[in-house]
Amino acid sequence: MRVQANGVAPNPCEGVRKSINPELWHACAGPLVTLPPVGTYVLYFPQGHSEQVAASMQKDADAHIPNYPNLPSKLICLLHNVTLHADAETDEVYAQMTLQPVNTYDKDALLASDLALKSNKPQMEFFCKTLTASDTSTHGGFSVPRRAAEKIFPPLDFLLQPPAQELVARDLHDNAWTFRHIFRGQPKRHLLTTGWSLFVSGKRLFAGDSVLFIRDEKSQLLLGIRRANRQPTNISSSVLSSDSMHIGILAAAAHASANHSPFTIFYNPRASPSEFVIPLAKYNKAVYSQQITLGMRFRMMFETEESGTRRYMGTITGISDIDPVRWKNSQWRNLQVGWDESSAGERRNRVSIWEIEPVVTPFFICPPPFFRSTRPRQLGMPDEERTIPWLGEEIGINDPQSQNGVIPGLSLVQWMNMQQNPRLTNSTMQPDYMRSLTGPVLQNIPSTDLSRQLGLQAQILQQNNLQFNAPGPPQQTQHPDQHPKL
Amino acid sequence: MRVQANGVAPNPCEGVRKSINPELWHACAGPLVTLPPVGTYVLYFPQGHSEQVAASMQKDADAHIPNYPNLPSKLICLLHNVTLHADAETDEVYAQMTLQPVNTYDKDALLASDLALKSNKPQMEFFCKTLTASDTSTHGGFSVPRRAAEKIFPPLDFLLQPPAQELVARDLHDNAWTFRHIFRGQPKRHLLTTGWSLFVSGKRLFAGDSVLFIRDEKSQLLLGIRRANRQPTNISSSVLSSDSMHIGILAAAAHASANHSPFTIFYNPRASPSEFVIPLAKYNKAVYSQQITLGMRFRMMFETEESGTRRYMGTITGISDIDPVRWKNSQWRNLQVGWDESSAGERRNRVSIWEIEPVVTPFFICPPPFFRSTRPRQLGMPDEERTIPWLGEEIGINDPQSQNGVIPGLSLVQWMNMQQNPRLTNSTMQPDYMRSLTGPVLQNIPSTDLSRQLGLQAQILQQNNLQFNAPGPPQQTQHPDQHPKL
DNA sequence: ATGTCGGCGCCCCGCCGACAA
DNA sequence: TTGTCGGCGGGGCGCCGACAT
Repeated sequence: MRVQANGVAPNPCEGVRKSINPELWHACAGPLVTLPPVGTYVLYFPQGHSEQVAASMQKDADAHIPNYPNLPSKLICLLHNVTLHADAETDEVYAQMTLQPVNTYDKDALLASDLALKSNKPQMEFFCKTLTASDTSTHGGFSVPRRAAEKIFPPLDFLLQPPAQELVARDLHDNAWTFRHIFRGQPKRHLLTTGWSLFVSGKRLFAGDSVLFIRDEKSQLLLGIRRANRQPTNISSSVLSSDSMHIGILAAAAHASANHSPFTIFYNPRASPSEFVIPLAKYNKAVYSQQITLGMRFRMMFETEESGTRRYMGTITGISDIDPVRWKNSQWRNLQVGWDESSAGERRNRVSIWEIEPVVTPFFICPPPFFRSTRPRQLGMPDEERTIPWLGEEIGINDPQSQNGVIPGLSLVQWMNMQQNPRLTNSTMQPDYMRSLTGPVLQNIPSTDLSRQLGLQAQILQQNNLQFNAPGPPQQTQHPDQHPKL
Repeated sequence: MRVQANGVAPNPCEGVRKSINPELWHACAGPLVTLPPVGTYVLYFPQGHSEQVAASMQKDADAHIPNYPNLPSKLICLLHNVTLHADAETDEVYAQMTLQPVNTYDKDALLASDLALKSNKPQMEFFCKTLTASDTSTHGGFSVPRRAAEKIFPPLDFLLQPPAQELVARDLHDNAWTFRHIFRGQPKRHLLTTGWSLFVSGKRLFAGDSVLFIRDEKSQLLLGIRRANRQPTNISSSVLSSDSMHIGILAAAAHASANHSPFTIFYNPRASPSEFVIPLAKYNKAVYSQQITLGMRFRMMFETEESGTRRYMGTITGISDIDPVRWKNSQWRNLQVGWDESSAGERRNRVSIWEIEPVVTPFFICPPPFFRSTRPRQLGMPDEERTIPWLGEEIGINDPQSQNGVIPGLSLVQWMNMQQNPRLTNSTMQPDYMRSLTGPVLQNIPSTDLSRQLGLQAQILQQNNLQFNAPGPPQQTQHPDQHPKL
């Protein structure tokens, strides 16, 4: 009988998938990874998806790949299904999502999409340690950081000499690993001894990889791993060529977009920083609460070595398409940025608008005056289809009757209500500066410019759920360049 | 520093691909695997390609996949490039091929395609052994079959007591493995001792897997492995959904077909019995030297346990499309077959015509009389495009002027000549029975029917390079049903 | 001819505190 | 507080022929 090296026979029934513990999955995925809830609206960026595959294949999409002119750079989708997975060999976490491009909107789903933005997952008790050479050598066991042991492990009976106990922790595949936890040495320290080397060899861990322990609500120990950034496993290259993979992504999305049929993608949060499925509400909030200008200052979250988070400050240095040929006017990483700290060599020099947070200066906290757009919205073309304007024109949902503009901070449900009650949409304003967001170049404005005030205003408007809309006859509106200083 | 379990540091330079030894690759691929030569014409079957991926993913293509109505079930391609590969982790062999769909033909390439059919790769000296429990346990070494050791290994110095030597063998990645080869025990036998367990654990071999040794022309030892049929590694599922993979295959092929642009595929000979790139000459010979009928007897090659070949006899029990919706009138495994031996449970019940050999009864070896079709060829439809008739109508190369039929045994170069010199094509006959090959149902003929004679005739005609062609006025031809018995 | 096992030597895995960073 | 190392004891890796098939 075939037995694995660790003595555990392989699962005889491949079809049965045990459900993965969501807390453990998220702990392994890292603090920055959030998955949109099922039943909400999301934006799918095929460009980002392609990027993830390129990272996995260590090969970019090249010129052989056909263009899909009818495939927009982003698709509004209803998220039908999310299942969590972990690679059977590497324990690499990934999620499978079923998306369906939509052109009509369900009110409950819109509401759910709004509410999901506010939900915060509770912090759980866990610790994460990067393995040292001693931890992974065959010479000894695992040195447990003291705070971690005291926070996560069951308390030791210190009447014993030495204090010791047996720990059982389950991994993502629900395999149990047992360790001897002992408190000894001079000075005293927590160690995992017996059982540890089996774990290291079974998971094929090396110095630099990380291990994390979680105590779940039932005080059960869970155990996950995070591998150091190693070469992308281009193992899948033996199945499908890189070109075919990229084509598959684009063709599948194009087919689903044309037919409004569901399609399935895999999101691998640690393979590459390509979060290509974005909650619609998050996108909307980001796009319409921030005025993006060259030179603008922002903050952005990054993951620390020990699975914490910290913010880095940066400046927007340019706004341009990554791929002007294939993905023109895409918002996928169209912001070129520089970072304040010189040690920022590893941080990306391109980000998307929903990844960054505006820098709010306390000086500007007082509410700004209500403002109106000075420029009338251009009257719609004939034969336009129903649109959600703040998603750009390529989404393909246009409404010839109601030339709605949507304003910063307008919630999805409010927007939906307006769609159903067109009379409410009259005599409201069009925040014209928003149009500049989709433009390829924004005017350069001094760092003390007014755009940040506008961003602040938009946030405040959102808090108050103010509604205003376009179009109608030319109205008195406030162009950002003309906004009065406070 | 990260070091693999076997103490060998991973290759620091992933970009440098050492060329794989072709002999070793073919030995690992098995005796039935032949790759078409570069520069020849091949047929590419997207359906078979999709099948291979489905086998790798353990999931068939399902209904979500769009139809590509403009993608024929087979594409004539020029084979631009073939590179041999082996998976870095599993040593699984696969080949990368660059194909370009064509509609014009280069004479040299046609000639090469013809000649390639006749070339036989020389047999090399190698042995293959399926590992036993003792071979893979940590308790001992590897028991070398006596004949294998005497044929492959350098001769031992039997003056030593015991006779022993150090062997060095290189694997597909050009890694060297050293073994102590000793002749000892009672009774005496050849054993590999020191070094063997490192190899077993390094390659993660288990009982049931096979190992093979080759001695190349420079008397260097080469070492390969073949894993037992284990669960398909659906590891790639963490990158791309099964649907997207299938779509990628079809869309890539459709794009290449429409633009006559090159595309790249991976052929994994041991993942599944899906040989979906077929030399054009092999296809042509198979299709036009055999009359396929229900009840027809045939032989087919299979690989034996020890990497030999043997033929099994079978009977054609049906002719039908595997997938009448997606791939109508495809020749991909359109023959349903039964096998003579009851132990045939593992053999496929569907094969393609180029996989089988006709059963030639010695009684019929004497040359049959020349025959002519009694039925006139149906005059061509208007607006037909230029075609290669023996490829069916969906290939899309039609010639309204010359309603050429092509006859059994007509070489590609000869056919090409006819295309360039239409006058040569006059006053020749159309073997009308060939048309039945593309029909979904063939008439059932008693097992002593005449079709086998016709198949034989076709072979002989091919050997003599006889030419005859259609159309012209109805001619005196011999229909197979009316062929006189010998 | 070759698969499996008992015997057993020795290597190295793995537990210990020392010591230093 | 915790990473690394020398010390060292014992489990199991791995080499041997016996024996069976």
